[in-house]
Amino acid sequence: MKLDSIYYSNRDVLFLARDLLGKVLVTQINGVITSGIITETEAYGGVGDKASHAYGGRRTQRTSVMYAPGGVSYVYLCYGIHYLFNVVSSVRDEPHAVLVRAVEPLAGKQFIAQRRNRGTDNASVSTGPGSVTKALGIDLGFNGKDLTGNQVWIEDQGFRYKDADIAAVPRIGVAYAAEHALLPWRFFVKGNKYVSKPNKV
DNA sequence: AAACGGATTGGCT
DNA sequence: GCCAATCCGTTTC
Repeated sequence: MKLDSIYYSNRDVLFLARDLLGKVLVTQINGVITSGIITETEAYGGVGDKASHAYGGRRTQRTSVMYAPGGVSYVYLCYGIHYLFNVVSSVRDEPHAVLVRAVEPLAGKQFIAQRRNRGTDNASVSTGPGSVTKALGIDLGFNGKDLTGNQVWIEDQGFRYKDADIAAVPRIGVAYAAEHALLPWRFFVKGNKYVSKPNKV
């Protein structure tokens, strides 16, 4: 079933980043539905997190959607090349976000393979935040979308992982965040091949 | 007004 | 393993 706005209003972004593992991210584009099981996430903790775009309360046109009540998407262009997809959570003016870094292809595999020009059994098809968006057809047009709508949403289909099967390690590519770069706010499913490197504990 | 650098990826060495 | 690709928010002149 589709997750509702109550789920996204949770103010504990670390809980959500971890809980989203095993949930299913779905897009619908021109009637084509593709989805993937979330296998890797990172939590971005708002104004107090040096790695967050909203650090110190920064609010620009790009980041404004992060300040909305939880349950919308935050998509932005990274390195001028890749779109990265985030789930905005918590309450209005508390800009928490969870970056989806990897998924395991589930529905519409032939479309995912087509978009990525490789088979869905090749882990690189949807591993890494830029690959996730390409695989699911997410671009800037998906920024600020209501996650309870019919373009992009997240479902609970009953996939569950034990605590022992989930790793919590430092985030990727945030060395500039100084002491916050070491926080173990990256979560992934141990042993799942659809996890970006480094994928060992 | 101009320069700098990033929540990355893929191709070449 | 190294490096180019390529756009825009932020910093600095």
